[in-house]
Amino acid sequence: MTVTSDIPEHSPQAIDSILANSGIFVTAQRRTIARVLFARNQHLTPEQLHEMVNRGDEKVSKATVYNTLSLFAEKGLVREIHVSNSKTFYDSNTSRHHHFYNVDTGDLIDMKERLVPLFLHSDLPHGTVMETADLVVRVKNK
Amino acid sequence: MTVTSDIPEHSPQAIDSILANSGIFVTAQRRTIARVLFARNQHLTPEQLHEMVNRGDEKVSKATVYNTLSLFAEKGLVREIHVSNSKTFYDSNTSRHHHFYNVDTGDLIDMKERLVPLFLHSDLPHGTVMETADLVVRVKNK
DNA sequence: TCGAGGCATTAGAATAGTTCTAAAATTGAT
DNA sequence: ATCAATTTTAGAACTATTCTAATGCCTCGA
Repeated sequence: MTVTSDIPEHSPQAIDSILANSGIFVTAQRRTIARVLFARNQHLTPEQLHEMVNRGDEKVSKATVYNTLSLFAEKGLVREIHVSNSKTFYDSNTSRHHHFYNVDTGDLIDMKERLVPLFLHSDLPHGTVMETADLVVRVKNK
Repeated sequence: MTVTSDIPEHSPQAIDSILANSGIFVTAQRRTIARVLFARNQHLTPEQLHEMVNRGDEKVSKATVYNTLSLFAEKGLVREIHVSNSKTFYDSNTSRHHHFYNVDTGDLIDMKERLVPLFLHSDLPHGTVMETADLVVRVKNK
């Protein structure tokens, strides 16, 4: 049994490598955001991340949090998940997996790999390539 | 081969039955909205539907379009689809199917039934029941 | 036919998440 | 140090959606 929610924090050097390896220019704010974001596998809204980042000494503006999340998503470091029209989540775990979204609690829960559909690339609309495939199963309390 | 995108318009009586059968109180505005919405299988934003509805003689306010779409969704007559944080689509086809979303064009395209995953209900998070399962595959032009 | 009660509808205000703007700060290269 | 380019920032702007509270419209019973 693997405990994926308790990964040790990355060293400052490791964080810089993660960014540099994705072709991202390292800045103080991006490092701070990455440190919080990649500390564990988690689903965060920009709002939540902004709050977490600014708990410490380094302060980062909301605009930078949005800019940085977009940049990270574009570079494949995080995954954007749209569960409702009023919330965007960013998932620090980019491995192939999907989610349960509890409409009662607002929780986003990882779905076990084996439930993920085998997806047939050959059936994509003509002239297109796949960008992302997201299965969101909305659940409610019994 | 079934041409699902060219279903004949429903008669006024048929529209009323659809609403009544779902326990929806029939009003002039709801009838107008339903007539446009159920004329064919389509994916519409509230904005688009509002525009289409008000092309004719009967005028319906934007608030009523939103209220009515929520009501229809709650009663299972349409399906809400969230592809991005800035667009909610309503799908007049509630049969089991999923979608391709083209991020370049903004188009939402039906996915063939056989690509839909077999979903295991027994693996839902403890204490929850499934509400909806939506697979959205985002594609972009080659 | 009248009036009362209960929804439905409406225009416009309010809200909330996100993006934009333009100025200041920071960066690496010279 | 200076420069040009990029990043960061606070706050304004934007946009889809929801809320508000006033008005309208049914239905039912008298």
